[in-house]
Amino acid sequence: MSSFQQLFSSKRRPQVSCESCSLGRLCIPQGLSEQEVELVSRIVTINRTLGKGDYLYHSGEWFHRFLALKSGTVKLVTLDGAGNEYVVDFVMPGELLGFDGLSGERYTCSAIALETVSYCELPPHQLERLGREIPKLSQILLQLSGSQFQLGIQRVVLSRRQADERLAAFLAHLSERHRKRGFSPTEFRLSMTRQEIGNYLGLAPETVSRLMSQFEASGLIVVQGKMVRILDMDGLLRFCPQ
Amino acid sequence: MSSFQQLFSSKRRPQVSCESCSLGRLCIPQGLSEQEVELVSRIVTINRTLGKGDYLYHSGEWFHRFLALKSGTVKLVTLDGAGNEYVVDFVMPGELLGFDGLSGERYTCSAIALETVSYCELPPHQLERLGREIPKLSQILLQLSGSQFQLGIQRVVLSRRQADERLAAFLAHLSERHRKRGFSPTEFRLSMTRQEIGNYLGLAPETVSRLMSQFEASGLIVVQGKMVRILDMDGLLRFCPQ
DNA sequence: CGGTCCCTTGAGTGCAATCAAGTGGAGTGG
DNA sequence: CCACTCCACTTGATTGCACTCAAGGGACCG
Repeated sequence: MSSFQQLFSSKRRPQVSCESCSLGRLCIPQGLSEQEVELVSRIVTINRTLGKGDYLYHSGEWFHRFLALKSGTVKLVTLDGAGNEYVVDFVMPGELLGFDGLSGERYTCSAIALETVSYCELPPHQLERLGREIPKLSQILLQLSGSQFQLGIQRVVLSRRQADERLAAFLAHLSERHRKRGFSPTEFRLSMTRQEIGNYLGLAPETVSRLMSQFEASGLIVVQGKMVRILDMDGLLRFCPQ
Repeated sequence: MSSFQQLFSSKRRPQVSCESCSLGRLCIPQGLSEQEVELVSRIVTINRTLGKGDYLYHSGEWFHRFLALKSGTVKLVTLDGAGNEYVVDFVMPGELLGFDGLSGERYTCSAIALETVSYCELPPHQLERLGREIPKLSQILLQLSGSQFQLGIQRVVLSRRQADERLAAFLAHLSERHRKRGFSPTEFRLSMTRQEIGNYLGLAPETVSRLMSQFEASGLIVVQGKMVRILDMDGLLRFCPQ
């Protein structure tokens, strides 16, 4: 079914461009002039669609494109020699995928759709070429890459904290990202399983579940399956130092 | 004493350039032509020196330069609201510092010398300007930034593993980095304390100490204070999956 | 020679993992 | 439409790894 979707969208290739994309202020166009965005628009392949569980790219595959997520959520995972999966990041609309291919010639992670996703493709070589004409573009790309490093630092700090602080910070971070995208920061759906949250936070899924119940008992949140409502954001933030 | 060193080196500004630097193949010059390296050389301030415990830059300071480490070791640390220190990375000669300033306008980490260090300075604005003339330079910078992301992924994987595996991987990684720099991969000095190793690995210093003794008892390594000799590299690597 | 800091080793504790059982909800097929 | 199945989630009981607390030893520096 999803391969059908892919085929369908490849053929259709609707002519919507970056100028009209509502995610521009989060994505590459941030800080580019209208004219420059138009140039970027030309090298972008737009509106591909994939279903839940589909791979946007595989670890080990040649790094041949950045992806700009338009809708849906993606998990970025890497594997060790024993086949264990490690969730490296969750990616939301307006964010770029592919930084794990930047240092070598191949991706080191796999990007997997957690629900139906749509995205644009940006060939790195063309981005690079365009970067010579638009210096600001190179700068933005470097800055976005720097943000990834920054996220890594945040994770280092988080990984040293107690289980409840990690989960509270995770929920607060999700809330903030929903807010930035114009969605409710207090009520949203978790697109990932408890297992995946636990993997991401370095916790057992049972621990995640227990903490959710604990937060609910404390009156901080209400949980109903994948839906979460935050009742007491301040209380949640009190768990997160910094 | 160290401020004296700094003053001294600032005045002297010896005219050694990137072309003659032995660390070129690890540092920025990798993949640049002789002519291009010459251009980079011109914007580099070379051979500053600092003593143990001195700051190369402070968290919160304006991001006004990349640093290329020439000798010595540096720890990159960040602080949380409670003043807890988190060791984000250890930096060795030939590696760049300053990626933590890339995403914003200020450094988010402090860079602290673990022993006497010497380094070069590269102003980001001039690097950026030069990047327009030398596209390869922008590419290298982006690639180096990507390597930082890659290191972050490695850490994610490592942080989920047992204490002994973390320490074994740490020692193996250090060994490899010494080898790449032409030093003995089997015998080297730890420039950081057990406390700092523990902080970096997410372990208590006592645990690091205990594991060192354990590795020694197993015949994997010999430890004498800060000196480490690796007797059985394969045995050490057997701890590290992947 | 004294002081300080770092390291080592021991004893006890606690937090989160593991093991195990049971519940609930979404999707499927009869 | 309902029963069935599967998978995710929840909750409980137990275990174990690494932390904390504590004390002693050793190296370096003034």
